[in-house]
Amino acid sequence: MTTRINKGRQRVDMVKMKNARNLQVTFSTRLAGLFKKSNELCMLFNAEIFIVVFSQGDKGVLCFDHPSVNPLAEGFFEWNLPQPHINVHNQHIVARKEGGTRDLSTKLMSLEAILEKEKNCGQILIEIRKRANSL
Amino acid sequence: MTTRINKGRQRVDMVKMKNARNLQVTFSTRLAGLFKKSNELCMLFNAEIFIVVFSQGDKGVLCFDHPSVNPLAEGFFEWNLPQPHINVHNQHIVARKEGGTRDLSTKLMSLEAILEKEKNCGQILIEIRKRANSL
DNA sequence: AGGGCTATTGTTAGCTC
DNA sequence: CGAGCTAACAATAGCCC
Repeated sequence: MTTRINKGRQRVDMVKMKNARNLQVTFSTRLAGLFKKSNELCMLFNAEIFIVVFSQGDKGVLCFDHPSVNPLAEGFFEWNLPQPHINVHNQHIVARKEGGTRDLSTKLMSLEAILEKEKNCGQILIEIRKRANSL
Repeated sequence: MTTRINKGRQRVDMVKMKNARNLQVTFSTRLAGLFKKSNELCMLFNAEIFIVVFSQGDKGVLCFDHPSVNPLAEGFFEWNLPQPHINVHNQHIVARKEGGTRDLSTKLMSLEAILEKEKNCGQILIEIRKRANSL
């Protein structure tokens, strides 16, 4: 085929900021890549990884955690919530904790219930990424 | 030079376990790569990432955290580890033993199906992964 | 264990629909 | 915006010293 439609990744002068949409897409992609790598580490080396990502702009707490460290994660959030000196993060955490009961659909609620039951399985990795709407 | 000494990365049949040394080296390398990518995410997108890694066998907790999340991390470890031993800079904190069940429930299959359907929900993205080996 | 090397694999930025 | 595609590009497994 002679004419190629999609030219693929082009050379890029690294400093220049892309447009907002590309930035968001890239962020999501790279974060997915991070989680993928974490997952690989868990699987290949039997590690346990707990990741919290605070994205910018009030919305979007992204959490990756191995089932066996879920108690750690829960304790982490519980510990952090009442602390006054981390207000900037509290809203993220609150948003995350209340997300299942306020903003998300009923389908998601049932889904979370299922996930909650399966959390102690020990054999699965669950990765939940809540999208930031406009970031 | 005709004969090449270092053949570079060879094709590898993915299942085969390398020797212990290679495994350890690879783990360190990949973990460093994970932290590198996390750092890149922090820099490029102004995110805040907090990672806890429990490596296998009681030794080695490796922690990566963005500076702005440092209070969270410190508090987390104080909360999580009553033992006073955060001696090294972030690294090597005694890991806690987490037994956990290991059998894979058959409900996982239906769960996966549900998750698969929910993937296109648009509000949330969920990924589930099973462990490769029997842990 | 610690570097260096290299090829193969994996990631991802930008594009197009 | 999501999804797919593609090429630049980065990660890394295996080997050697």
